[in-house]
Amino acid sequence: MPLLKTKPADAIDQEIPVQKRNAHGRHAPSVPGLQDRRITRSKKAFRDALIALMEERGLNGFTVNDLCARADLNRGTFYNHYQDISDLVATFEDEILQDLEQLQSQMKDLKLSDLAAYRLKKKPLPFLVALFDYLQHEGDFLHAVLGPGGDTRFAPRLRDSVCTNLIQTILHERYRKEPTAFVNYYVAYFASAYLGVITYWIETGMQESPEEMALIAMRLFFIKPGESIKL
Amino acid sequence: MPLLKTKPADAIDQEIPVQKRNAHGRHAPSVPGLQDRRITRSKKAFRDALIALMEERGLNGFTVNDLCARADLNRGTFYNHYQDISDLVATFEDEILQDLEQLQSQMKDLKLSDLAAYRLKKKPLPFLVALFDYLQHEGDFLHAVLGPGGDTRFAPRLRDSVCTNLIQTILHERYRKEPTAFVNYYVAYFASAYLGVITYWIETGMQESPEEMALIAMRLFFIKPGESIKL
DNA sequence: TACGTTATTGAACAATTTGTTTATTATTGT
DNA sequence: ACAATAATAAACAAATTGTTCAATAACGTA
Repeated sequence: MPLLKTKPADAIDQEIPVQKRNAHGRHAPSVPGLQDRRITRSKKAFRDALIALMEERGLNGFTVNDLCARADLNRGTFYNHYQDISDLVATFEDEILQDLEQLQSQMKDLKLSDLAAYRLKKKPLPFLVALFDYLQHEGDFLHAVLGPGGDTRFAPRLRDSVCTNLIQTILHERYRKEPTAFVNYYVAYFASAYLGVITYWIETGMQESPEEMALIAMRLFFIKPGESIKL
Repeated sequence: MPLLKTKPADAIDQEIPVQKRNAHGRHAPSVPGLQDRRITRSKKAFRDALIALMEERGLNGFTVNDLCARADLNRGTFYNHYQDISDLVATFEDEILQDLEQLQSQMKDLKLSDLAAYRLKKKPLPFLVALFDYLQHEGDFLHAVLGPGGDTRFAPRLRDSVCTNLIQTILHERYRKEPTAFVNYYVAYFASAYLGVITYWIETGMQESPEEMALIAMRLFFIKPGESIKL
């Protein structure tokens, strides 16, 4: 709900906040990518405060005031970097999805036969280990944003980014050729299944190692509920 | 964010708003369960306004003011029935979960063999038809609350209520006896899978009939992604 | 170390929102 | 027609929002 909306968006300032029109060409950071320490500190403080408050009260159980009090920063500082709380959350969400997209480019040539081979050797697929490793690295934020009081919009995005792509690359040939309504449910079914595994792992505090999770994910791939499971 | 919190909760008034301490014992509804028409009308108006605004701007993209303006009702009327918007949403969520719990009591004695038998006859399982029938009946609210801008808390509750119970009743015997960590992921996997099917159906506007959805759900039950699928 | 740059600060501000209260009006069930 | 009560309009203090400003502090560089 904007009320005194004079400065509309100015999203460019967030991308290149340093070295914009410096008068003499001197006294400014030589490397544009390097951020001022204060900015880094502030953003980290807001991130930590966001996660803590999301866990405690849920995404809409606190105000910008609360966030700044928790981060021990002035409210003006918050509005220097973010439009509102949604913008703050979106920043981290987008960051994660970008990283995952980059991670997925490493497994474009994955085949079902490869998966079966690794499964027989009882070795975890390297891509899956890397995936769970990254998720673990972002565990604190993911736990907050995927849990209750998190952001509804994120889970579907994560599902589409990771799981749907993963399913569709391994999808059987006769499926890609026959796009019936059932195929869509087939994809939704398994994509949601793997998102559920990821979510359950994060919810329960990531007890298993990324290697163990990779093995669990692979094992589930060769199971159907309508038959007994071999231990 | 309560600010002038003199009346703490008083949730009892919501349950029995009629016939509380009537002076003469007359001039009050004889059947306590029957609600005043005005109350019914108001609640329906708030419900419709809620769904519309959730679809348009998301659960936190509007205020109580907006809601009352959309419902064409006074703000005091809203606070007569609900604490806040979260309370309004929770009312409908709880109602649905209660109905589903009741529906599930009708299938306590479902066996895997029954499912296989119906599958062979290519007939939809009556319980599944009833389930999708009910979901379709509540389609407008479910579409809003499960979609983006909905309530994060609801999907896990729906999953636990419907899917997890469903999976655990059909779960193979050797599983209930051996509660390893993998079994939890097994349950999370298939429960999330079926929630995904339900969500996808609702998201895409419930094109298929409840009978068709029951057949799709049964077909998916006998499929594993690691093998080709028989058409 | 000293310099110019810039992020942060504290304070103020109007516009909204929130939750509640009051007296008045309009509907309701009998 | 009558009594109960839901809905209404208006008002209210407390709180939130988004912005602006001058003053201060921390920063990167030379």
